[in-house]
Amino acid sequence: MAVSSRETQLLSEEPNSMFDVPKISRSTLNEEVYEQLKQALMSGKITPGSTMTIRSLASSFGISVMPVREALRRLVAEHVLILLPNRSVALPVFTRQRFNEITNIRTSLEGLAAEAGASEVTPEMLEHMNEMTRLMESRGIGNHTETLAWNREFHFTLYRASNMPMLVKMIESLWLQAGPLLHLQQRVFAEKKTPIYVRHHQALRAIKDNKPTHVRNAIVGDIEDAAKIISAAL
Amino acid sequence: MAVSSRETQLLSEEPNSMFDVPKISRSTLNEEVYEQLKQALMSGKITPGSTMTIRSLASSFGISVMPVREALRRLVAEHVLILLPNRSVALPVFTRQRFNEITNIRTSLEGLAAEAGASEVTPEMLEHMNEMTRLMESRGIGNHTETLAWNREFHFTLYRASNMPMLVKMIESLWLQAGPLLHLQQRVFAEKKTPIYVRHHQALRAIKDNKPTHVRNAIVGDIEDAAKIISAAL
DNA sequence: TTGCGTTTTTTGTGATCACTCATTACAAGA
DNA sequence: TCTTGTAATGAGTGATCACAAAAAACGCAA
Repeated sequence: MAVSSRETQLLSEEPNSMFDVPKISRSTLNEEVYEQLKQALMSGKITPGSTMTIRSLASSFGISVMPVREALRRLVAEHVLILLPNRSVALPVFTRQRFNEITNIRTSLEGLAAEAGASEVTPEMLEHMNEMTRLMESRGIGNHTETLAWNREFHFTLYRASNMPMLVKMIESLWLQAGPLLHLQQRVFAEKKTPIYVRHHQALRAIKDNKPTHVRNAIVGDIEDAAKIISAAL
Repeated sequence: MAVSSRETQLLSEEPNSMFDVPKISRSTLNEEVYEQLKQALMSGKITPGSTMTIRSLASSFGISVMPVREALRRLVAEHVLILLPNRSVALPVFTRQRFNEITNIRTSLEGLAAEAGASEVTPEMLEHMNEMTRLMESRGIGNHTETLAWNREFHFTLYRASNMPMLVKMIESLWLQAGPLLHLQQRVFAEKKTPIYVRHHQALRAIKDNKPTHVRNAIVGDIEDAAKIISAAL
């Protein structure tokens, strides 16, 4: 029985020191697989249109098919992967129509989140968002992955302030779907001269001035600016 | 081996109610379970806050745990059920905050879908929407379930016209989450005098006049009217 | 070489078993 | 009586097996 491949894999033993350990959260294998696949998708490692089989993924992870199954089904439920009539899953290709639809939805939802979050941003959050923008500007060339992470943190700090957890989850799902393209965007960005994040500064200013509508417009503008770049390169 | 309990269970040949649902696809067991659970949730058969175990559901369905597992995980991924820290699933209770959040998101997304769909509605679709409204008005009292189905058909005919399939799916997910409350709404409706669907007629008129913005306003108004009723009864 | 029918392999789905963790019940000691 | 350690039960997770359908490989004839 090749049963106990569990202990050798993925189960990072936390030392768990007696007091004030706020988080324990033992993660399951399917969550690990889910995260790994998400990571692979976000970084553009998987080419759109390619299918993937449960067994091959399982063997490459060194585990059985069960956790992979659940992770794939979850990604399908989140519309990141699609279920072919063969019942096998694939990363959908990005048509311009699909991209436009996602962008449309994003402006609606992220506009809502931005406007709702604007008036709830604490000074600490504002400073955090400032810091993210500064980092992005200082590292304008290269290091796409880090820049993407900072950009993400900028946006979601604002969104989370809205106290609308379901909305934030939905937006996360949309970002995940658009993942490979965000990478593309960053590449295009890098080819240009040092990018100045005008929309970010607009948003920050509008938050300070307590003008939620302006914050919404800045964020929507940010999304649409990026969409224009991507759409041109599609 | 009680293996072939498959044919005896769950494969209830559905007479395929009411509208041409082109369900040709042979469904798997987990899809069946998923649909059954969805149905149970929509009709308010499951009280919010109650937890459910995989094994008990499996035995009551007369099948093994696997399909139930996948169905539950899917519903969790769609935010219809929530995953407790115990890793058991539960139907979340509806706080007023959660309800307001969903309503907020609904107005954004359904407003977008309505406005986008307005200019794409064919005469046949318009007549179909008219028919649905007529049916709802003719059967003002009683038969909540049918009325809900007609209302759903009215809305989604418009939304589907937008040619934004992902958006439609997201809205469907939101309706599913709000399912039990929609039932509540219908009950409140029935207690009142014969409801006149003002917003529906506004929308129909605006479609005929080719004024997408007005269509959006009518739909958003419809959602908010209903939300007011539900919120009062919450 | 090409086209088609057959065989073999692959792959998803579902069942069953084993394992671990969580909760509960219970009993022993303070 | 209250607390606490231990056993028992319950429940989710993952591995393995079995089966059917789809896909691929193969062989043979035109």
